[in-house]
Amino acid sequence: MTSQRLKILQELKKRKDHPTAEMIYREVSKDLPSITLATVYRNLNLLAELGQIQRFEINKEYHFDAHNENHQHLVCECCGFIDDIEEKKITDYALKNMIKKDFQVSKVNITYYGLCKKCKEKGEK
Amino acid sequence: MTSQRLKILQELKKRKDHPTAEMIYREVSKDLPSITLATVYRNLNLLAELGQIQRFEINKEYHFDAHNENHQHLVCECCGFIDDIEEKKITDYALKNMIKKDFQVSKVNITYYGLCKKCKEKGEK
DNA sequence: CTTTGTGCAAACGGTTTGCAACCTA
DNA sequence: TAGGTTGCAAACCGTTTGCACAAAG
Repeated sequence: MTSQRLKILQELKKRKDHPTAEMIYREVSKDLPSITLATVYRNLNLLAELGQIQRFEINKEYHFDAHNENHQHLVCECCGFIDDIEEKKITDYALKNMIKKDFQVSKVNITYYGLCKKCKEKGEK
Repeated sequence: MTSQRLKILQELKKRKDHPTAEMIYREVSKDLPSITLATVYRNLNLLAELGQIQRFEINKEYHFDAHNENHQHLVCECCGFIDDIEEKKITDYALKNMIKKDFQVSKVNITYYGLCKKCKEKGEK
């Protein structure tokens, strides 16, 4: 566990948005000026493989999330904001429905695309 | 409607896998040798915007699907095979649970990652 | 004729990789 | 000191774009 890896993990844990590697990099650089984007990627990918964080892709970019509970995402197609929703029931329901299929599920990804409250109000004016 | 666009759409409709632009390009090239990957992308993206086909991303690649019914995907993490599942109930359930939220849903993406039958059997031997 | 689409080639952008130097256990 | 990790720069690869020409309506 190097200082870089620790810092990256701490940074991710303290955020509730769903940063990309680039976003993490910008923040971490403030404390570790010599760190590289490549290092950030390597560590985030490693942590994701170890199951310590989540990685998911939206619009051809990887986003990361230290929040490991079973949850889903709302993605605003207007402003790009990504929100969490804690509807365990949805995932449970989805998983339950898979039991009969001949497919061994290891992960379910549920993403809702649409308009967040702000953008909806803005658009309706 | 050019011959290129028509051919691309026909090719996509006749397949039940979930090809990438590259895969479509390889097939369509056989009939239209001078067609370009760029043209394939432009048309697939256009058709997706018009809602005539679906576009979704898996492992940093866009996949396309002429199958427009409400359905979900199974992605085998071992061989990459993508299968359809027709569990409308899952999407309906997921959507119903969003009504109370302050988010206007336009699209739900549900993807299951795991092991397909073949890979599961192979791995168990 | 005007608009829209095409082929070509080059650019783009996020991500990964090879390598030598550097930590760190 | 041995093995994993870093910084750097270059490569990668799927996708997009600018442009001049061609086709469509």
